[in-house]
Amino acid sequence: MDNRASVNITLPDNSIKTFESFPTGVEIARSISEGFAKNCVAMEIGEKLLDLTKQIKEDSAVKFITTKDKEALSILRHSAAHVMAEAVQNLYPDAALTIGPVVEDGFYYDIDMKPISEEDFPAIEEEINKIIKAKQTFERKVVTKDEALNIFKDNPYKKELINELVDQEISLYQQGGFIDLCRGPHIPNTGMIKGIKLMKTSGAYWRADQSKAQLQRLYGTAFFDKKDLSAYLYLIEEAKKRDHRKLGTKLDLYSFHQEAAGMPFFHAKGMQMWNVLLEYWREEHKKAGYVETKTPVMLSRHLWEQSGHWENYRENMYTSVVDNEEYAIKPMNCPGGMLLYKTGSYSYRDLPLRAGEIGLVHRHEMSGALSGLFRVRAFHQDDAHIFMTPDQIESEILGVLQLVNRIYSCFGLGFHLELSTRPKKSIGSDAQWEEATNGLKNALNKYGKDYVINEGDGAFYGPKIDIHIKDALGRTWQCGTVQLDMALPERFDLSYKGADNEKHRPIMIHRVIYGSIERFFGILVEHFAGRFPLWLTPVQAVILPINDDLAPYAHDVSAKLSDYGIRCEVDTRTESLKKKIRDAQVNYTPLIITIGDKERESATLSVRTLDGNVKMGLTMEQFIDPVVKHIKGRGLEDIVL
RNA sequence: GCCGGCGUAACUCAGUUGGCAGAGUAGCUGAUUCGUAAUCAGCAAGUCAGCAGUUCGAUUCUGCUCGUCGGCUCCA
Repeated sequence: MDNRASVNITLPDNSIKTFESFPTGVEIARSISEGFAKNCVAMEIGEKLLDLTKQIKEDSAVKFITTKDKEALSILRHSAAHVMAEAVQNLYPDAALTIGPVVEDGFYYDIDMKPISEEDFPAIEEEINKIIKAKQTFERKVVTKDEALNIFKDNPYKKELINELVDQEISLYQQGGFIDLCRGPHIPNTGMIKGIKLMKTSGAYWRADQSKAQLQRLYGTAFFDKKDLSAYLYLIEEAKKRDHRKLGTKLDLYSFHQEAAGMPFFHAKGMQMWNVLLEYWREEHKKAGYVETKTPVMLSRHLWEQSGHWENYRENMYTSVVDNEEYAIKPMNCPGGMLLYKTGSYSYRDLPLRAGEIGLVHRHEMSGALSGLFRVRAFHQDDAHIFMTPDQIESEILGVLQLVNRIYSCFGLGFHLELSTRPKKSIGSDAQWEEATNGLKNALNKYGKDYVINEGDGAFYGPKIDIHIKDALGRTWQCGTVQLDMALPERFDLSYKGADNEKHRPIMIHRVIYGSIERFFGILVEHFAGRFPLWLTPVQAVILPINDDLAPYAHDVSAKLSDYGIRCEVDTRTESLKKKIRDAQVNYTPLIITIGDKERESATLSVRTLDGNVKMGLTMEQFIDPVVKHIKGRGLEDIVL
């Protein structure tokens, strides 16, 4: 091969560099500057990510991926997974590697080896650091299938993977004495990994199949900068402090008991917040033209057979026998909603019909899946079923999206939208799917917010829009969902009379906004870290008489404030004022009112807010007016008096 | 359900290499009646998750069960 042929490299700024021999990515980067080259991780040529060590043999447009680019972190972490695998292999020579992908917050590697625990981490991390210090280079090698199979002859998992590769190059990466099957690309050398940490272990099955071998999954994360790792660990610490399971106990909101695993108990204060959440929900839904309905918790097996749940959702359903008839406790509200619809007869003029239901559902989740309020076996959905004509799809979906926006904004939660389209296994005709999916798309476009498309991720009965909220720590949670259902109206033979005096099949939407109220509650606890906005917090004001003689007057004040809808408590414990203030403060009571003789004589209040500021001599009006206004406006900011 | 960790007072946690179980907070009693982030003293509180086994003796070791945590998995 002629090695002296010149190559023209076009850079993103359209400048062209000519090389007299085939340059590697590193060489091109160095020709720009040494400093730049140091920050380069990989390069992109025609949408393909390549190693910097790759030699370029024809004229190309090259874009360098530097440590600042989004893709860079994935490449680094993928390389970090190899380093971790090398370390494990060094310490446990019998370990058989399987796969090691990058995930959202880091990477993992599934390894067939003896169970290990976090106690083994320090040794592995030490080994990892040795490898990083050695600045081992990643070398790519292309091999034939036979060569690959021979290299991994002792590893059945890798052999399985290799045998699945058809019509594609089989590449291996070697760093130090360690070789792994890998598509690449990788960072130039292990020294680029500046912050790496093993996070946790767990069991995982080969190919996520319970009947296959149980592997050890080792999770880790890695960054280009030690500071980024510290920031990440700090975030995890913050999240731990906000853990709604701990805060729920501390703030006396809810608890969990062995006697009903996965079914939360709400305390008086938790229930107070719950009611405020629903009050707000009802207000918004009434404005949006919804009616509220309620269906039973337990319904006959026949209904579930008709709806298809008996066939498809049976293992998650609680059942019971009553008078020799089998019943199921509802895991979803829709079949009951179907019966409600069928009690009436509808004309096209009655549609859309928007029927909300705060429905208590039970689902038998696997014991290992339970987690605080986030994953429970009994929960309430803020469900609604909208029945409509096909040409109302767009406007109804748009209406739901606008409602979603209003409600989430009220909590200061951002969100993004994802559209899921027809899956392989589905019911309904092509025309129906097209009409439904276009309806969702048009509504999304009208709504005007960017959205992600998940091809083939829809339910088998219709396309859907999932709404993912983003909390104060930047974590995302799927809460709301809007699903079109083309199956249930069919199964229940729903109809309405059209303008043509013919029977037509209505289209149906299932939608939730809070999703699971329990889960949303937990998310709010973590989002606000227990320090709720005034309108939401269970106890808005605590009144502290400075001595026992003032207790009756404190109760008078409390009664007066309660008349204005301000939720108060009087703290008459025989504790020092300082102590009472401290307790109110650590429980994030937004308004701390002290009552002394001065206040009684002048009929004023002195109010301490959570920022530690104290406003003295406020008349009742000067206090009540802004507080009531703040509550009514559902303000998110701390109140300033 | 599976893999691994954990389960000690209402809460947060210490402890026992197998020999009568410990602290702080909360609670109760008494004193203190206090002006903006913890007044003092005393008391009470636990079959050490449950059941079985090993042992002279088990909260400690073993097995099973339940709960819980991190994952896996599932999410019509």
